[in-house]
Amino acid sequence: MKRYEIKYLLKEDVSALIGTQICVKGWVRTKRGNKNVAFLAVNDGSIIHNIQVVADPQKFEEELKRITTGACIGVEGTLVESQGSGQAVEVQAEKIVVYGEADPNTYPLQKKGHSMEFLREIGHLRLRTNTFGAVMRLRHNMAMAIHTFFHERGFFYFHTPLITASDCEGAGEMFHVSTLDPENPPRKEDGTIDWEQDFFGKFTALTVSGQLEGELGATSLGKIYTFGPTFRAENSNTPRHLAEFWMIEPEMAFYQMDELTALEEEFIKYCVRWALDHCMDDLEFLNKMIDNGLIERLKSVVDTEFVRLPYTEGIKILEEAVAKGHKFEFPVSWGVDLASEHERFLVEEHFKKPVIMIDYPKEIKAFYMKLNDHVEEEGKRQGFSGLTVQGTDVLFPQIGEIIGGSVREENYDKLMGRITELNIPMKDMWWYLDTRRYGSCPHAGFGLGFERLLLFVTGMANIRDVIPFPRTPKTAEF
RNA sequence: UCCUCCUUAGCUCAGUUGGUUAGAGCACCUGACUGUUAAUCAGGGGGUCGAAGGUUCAAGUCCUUCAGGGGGAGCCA
Repeated sequence: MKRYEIKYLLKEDVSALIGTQICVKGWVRTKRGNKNVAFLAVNDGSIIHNIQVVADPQKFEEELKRITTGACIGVEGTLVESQGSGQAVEVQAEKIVVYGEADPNTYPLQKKGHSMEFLREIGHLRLRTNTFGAVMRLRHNMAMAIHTFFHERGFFYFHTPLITASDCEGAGEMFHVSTLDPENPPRKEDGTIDWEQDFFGKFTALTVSGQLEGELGATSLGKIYTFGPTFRAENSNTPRHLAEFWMIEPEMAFYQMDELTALEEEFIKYCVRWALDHCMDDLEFLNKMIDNGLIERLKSVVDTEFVRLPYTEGIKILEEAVAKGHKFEFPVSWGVDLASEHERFLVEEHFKKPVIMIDYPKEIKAFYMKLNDHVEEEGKRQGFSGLTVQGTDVLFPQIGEIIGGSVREENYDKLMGRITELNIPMKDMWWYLDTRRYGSCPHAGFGLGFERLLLFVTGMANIRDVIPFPRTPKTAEF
């Protein structure tokens, strides 16, 4: 007998199936009823909604005894129009197979709500909840949106390595990759570990960013994007950081600043619109159970033009706010790296919409960002060079920085100047510098934390709840 | 890593200035109910109060240390 997915039965026109024999399989969310009739809410993961199975308690006495919340069952029966008001169709059971019981005395999930903290302790089972089902379906959809967005625009999906030998990516502490005996590694005469005897013949680590290799792709294929896992061994304990997370890093030859920020804005709007177009059932659930402002916020982002805000102007706005009596924990002046409270003020209180901040002081940004020619007088007054770089941060309400990007410095001498100035270890980076030595071209790119995007799109409060198996300091259970 | 809060039944939480036998809802078991919608109603079982010390006639409650977790901050995506 043909098995139908619940999504099909609830979303497609099944009028032709009414009165026919069908099969559904899935996990029982709740069982209720009386001695005359029993109702089973069955979910198979294809959609957030359950299908209602109606069973005669006399006929299925043995089966119903074994069926509790969490049990996995298969049902054959007649698809009928529901007599109840909560659903259009239901299955009148004629045969029930219990594939797997879920002992209610030990099965941790119940039909009532659980705290996110408790669910994190049962990461292997939390995926069976409505909330995590919704989040994971959205996660899949955002991945599809991202690939579709770039593919439609002629970008190539470019695979950068997860194991890297460069230690200058500059984005944080790295996880070492080694096959040496950690108890007794080979040592050189001076006592240091002899990495030449390691698997790759040199010191290697998990990547913190695919950008540098991505630039190699862009300077040959034109437009590429990466989409893969990234690893940071930072001891960050916040609702916005993971030790293992997924990042999207497009890199485009010949793109200038205005094209870069336009792509950033178009990209985010495309993803959010995709969620609204394809995932409304899940969004409605999350809007009801997790975050009452979710759908409204998503719609407003799609309809709003993001603000372009030069750093120097942003500082002026913040200084004016201080002058008017607004209290910040950290001081504001030209040259400081903005703290979360400053970014939140600009996004949530001043502009009340997403902000793309541009033209940062070179002193607070990475070595590869392109220098602007003009000098900010205010910067010189504060004792800085006054030089800015073509970096961008996209700042979002509630979650802060969602994208960091820049136009890259394509001039070999200027780039080397910055590398020397910042004392960056480039001994293994000759291949990166060759992009500027041979056929160097203007190019730009950005990086987006996939889970940060998901925080925004799902309304979830903690990044550990938008990835199936979060990796954070002291946590790698599942 | 820093600041701060929390840890009581399987889950979510009450528990007063330290004072009899630590409570409720859900879940579970038994029963009732002719179609339920996180069903409802009645009854029942279920606790080393995170761990280890300490103060006190007396500690879930006060103190110290440790562990786990949340929120904020830093680093960033």
